Amino acid sequence: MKRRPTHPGKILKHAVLIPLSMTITDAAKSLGVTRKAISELVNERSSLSPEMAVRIARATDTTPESWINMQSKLDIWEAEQKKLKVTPFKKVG
Amino acid sequence: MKRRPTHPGKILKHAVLIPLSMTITDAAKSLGVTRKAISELVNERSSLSPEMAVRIARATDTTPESWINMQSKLDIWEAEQKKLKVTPFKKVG
DNA sequence: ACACTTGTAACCCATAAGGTTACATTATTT
DNA sequence: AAATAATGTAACCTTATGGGTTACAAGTGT
Repeated sequence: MKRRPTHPGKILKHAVLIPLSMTITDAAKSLGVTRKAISELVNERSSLSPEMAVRIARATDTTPESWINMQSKLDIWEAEQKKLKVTPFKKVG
Repeated sequence: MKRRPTHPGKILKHAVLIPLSMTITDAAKSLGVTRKAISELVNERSSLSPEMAVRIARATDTTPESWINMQSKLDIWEAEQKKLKVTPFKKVG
């Protein structure tokens, strides 16, 4: 992975909310969470949790997997930026 | 999803550590984390974090995605067990 | 007997999601 | 212009969770 994967909140905004002409407030009510939770998600200030993925999937015609995968790519990308000291596993015995 | 997905720690144990005859202690050293972290992971008492996925991938011939996906399936399964009040998104306007 | 391995408890720290309340700002609508 | 709606965000709280350190009891093998 070269460049930072797109944040799922950005997709939620551009591929779902805007096409449906839904406001952050509308979405929050539909999803059963606070406006703050959706505002932060859409503005990429929080990660997309597994529970939120299930909520969005149930409110739309999508799967929780598709949403979580976007977040996972981001999480992995972030983890790969760190310099971790790891040595390969070797058969012992 | 019907039954609980397998925990990634179980896979790590049976598909990696045991075949390589590696102890929890060995693995911890290789991965650059504490024995506690690997013990809890292998005994399914903690989730597999994105950072741990990268460590394991680097120590083995696998990808971080394959590890994270196992955890994601579990996370989603857990979230789906909760009863969340969600109403479908509707086009407004 | 001795050394290694393991699980886990008790504790600490840092991060993170989500909630409540409140305020200032920016649309949007009447 | 005035009123209403939507938004971002700060402050603050609670609950989880990963990972670290230290230490101890129990099991296994030399």
